Amino acid sequence: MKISSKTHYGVQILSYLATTEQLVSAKELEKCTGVSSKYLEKVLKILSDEGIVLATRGANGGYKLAKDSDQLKMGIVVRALEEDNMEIIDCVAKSGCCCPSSKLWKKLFDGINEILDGITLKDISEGKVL
Amino acid sequence: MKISSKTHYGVQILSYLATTEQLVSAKELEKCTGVSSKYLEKVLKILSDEGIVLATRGANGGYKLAKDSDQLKMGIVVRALEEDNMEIIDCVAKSGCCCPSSKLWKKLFDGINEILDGITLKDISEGKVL
DNA sequence: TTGAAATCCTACCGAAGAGGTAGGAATTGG
DNA sequence: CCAATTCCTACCTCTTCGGTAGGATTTCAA
Repeated sequence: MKISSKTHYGVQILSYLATTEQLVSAKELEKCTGVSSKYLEKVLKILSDEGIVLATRGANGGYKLAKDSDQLKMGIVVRALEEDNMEIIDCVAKSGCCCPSSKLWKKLFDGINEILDGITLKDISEGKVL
Repeated sequence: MKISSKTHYGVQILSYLATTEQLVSAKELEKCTGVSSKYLEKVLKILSDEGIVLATRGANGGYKLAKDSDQLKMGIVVRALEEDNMEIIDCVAKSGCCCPSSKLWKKLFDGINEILDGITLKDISEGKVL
């Protein structure tokens, strides 16, 4: 029941990108987060594959948000970065198990997504989350 | 962002215990869950330490709920079984970090607990979770 | 056309945790 | 005393997390 540091870094990166229209390189993101650019590249690759950021290769390349920050729900971000780890519990997702507790996990899963989808990146970058 | 199988087993055990007033041994719980009694003992020890179940040692011993099932909030159960893993993200809990995303995790954490505390074991054992 | 800056790709590694097993000590009822 | 039971401690294997390393590829600019 933990968020991975990958996801945490991802959100930090995105809230930085939300402050500018320009391309930002992994090296620059290393400066502002303190995390090695090599590792951030991995995180950014996920975000890029999911269409959350746009990556431009070559000299003067870098990353930028694919959409305006107020169009980006945090559920999209977290589900992307947590990859297949958002199903809460395997039995429900994989084998359609219907043990008494499965409804509990289903409800929890839905609730988590509802919370995350109710918050945009803009809310976070502007500190508007209560 | 997963629930551990320990927690899953714990909930299954509890919903079984909710169906009877009698002491139930780990061996019997093994029969109904298919999980080794040795492992279930570990899970039950946690539940016992947290005051969620009462354990009776010796011959004819076993486990029973410490309270009526409608008095047991699932938040209590999940937080006990996930142990220190419910903080979602360490930096917020340990170092009081206040990066832009910390409010997001705080809100998520609170939301999860609110959902879980809104459901009782009775709801689960009687299939009343929607 | 060459070099520098950047992303992308693949592989690897150490530490920690998950999930579980094993053996036996302590307790209790019959 | 014996059997059933919980409790305690130690161990083991496998996976995942978090991160590093090295280089291939792409692109801009001089």
